[in-house]
Amino acid sequence: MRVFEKSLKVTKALADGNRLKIVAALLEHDELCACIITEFLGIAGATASRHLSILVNSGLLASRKEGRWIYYRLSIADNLLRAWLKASLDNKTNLKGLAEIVASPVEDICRKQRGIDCCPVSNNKKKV
Amino acid sequence: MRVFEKSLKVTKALADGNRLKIVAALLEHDELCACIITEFLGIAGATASRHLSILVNSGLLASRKEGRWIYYRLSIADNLLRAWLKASLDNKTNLKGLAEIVASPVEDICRKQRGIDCCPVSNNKKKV
DNA sequence: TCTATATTTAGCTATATGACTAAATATACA
DNA sequence: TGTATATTTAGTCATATAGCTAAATATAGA
Repeated sequence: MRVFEKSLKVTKALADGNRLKIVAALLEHDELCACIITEFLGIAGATASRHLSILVNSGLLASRKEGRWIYYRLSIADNLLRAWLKASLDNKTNLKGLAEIVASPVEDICRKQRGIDCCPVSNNKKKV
Repeated sequence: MRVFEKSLKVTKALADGNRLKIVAALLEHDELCACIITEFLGIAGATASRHLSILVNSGLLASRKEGRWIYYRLSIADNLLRAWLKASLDNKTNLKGLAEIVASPVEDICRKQRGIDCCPVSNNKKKV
């Protein structure tokens, strides 16, 4: 794909508040599983999943499967883009509530409607 | 406005092929008037005007009025963003046809349907 | 002042996109 | 193998957006 189309794909991927919040969260936390991100955004899991696939498809995110869980992390190759995002999004205000979600007992995190945990504790380690 | 919302406004402004082409054109040419940009994009003047207003509103472009003409130029304060855009868009392929439009006799440039010029020759100087 | 014209605004239509729910898929574990 | 569950896909709906034409606005020049 030409550079122009690739850049357009990136700007389109970044042109949504929820997707920008996902990037902001992953600038702070090395890896986050889909359910944590869903909880953080406060939207339906299916919607979060689509946002994540758009980000992966644009090359901004990569995913890793571990059992039932899928972990997402940044995979921004372009240093200038990464630097701009870091400068633009690296603000605690954008992550309101995330620390609590990551730190709270896993039983409370995901699938609140069922009250059952979804993510292993290993995911709770913060970058800081 | 918070940094996050400002960044979102920027990514939304950049999330369109025609607007990205406008930015690419202005990375190469210091100033371009609305009619040149309209001709370059090959779309209706009203549509180009709306794209330009979105870019101005996001802070990426600034405009200058001179008689009947309005000149647009980049006004990207953020050096990281400017650097990324320059690296991503500064490619001759993105500007196919622009050089001809800028260089061609002004009578042929704008308002092709009327065959009358619109932009002063002073605008034809390239940055290079 | 009157006409010409570069640009913007208004109003419309078609498509794109983000949200949801429900169904499908894939994996863990009894 | 059978059940539970994390995630994705499919399908639907409402809103956002990009395109157009036509009308409005503002300026240049006769």
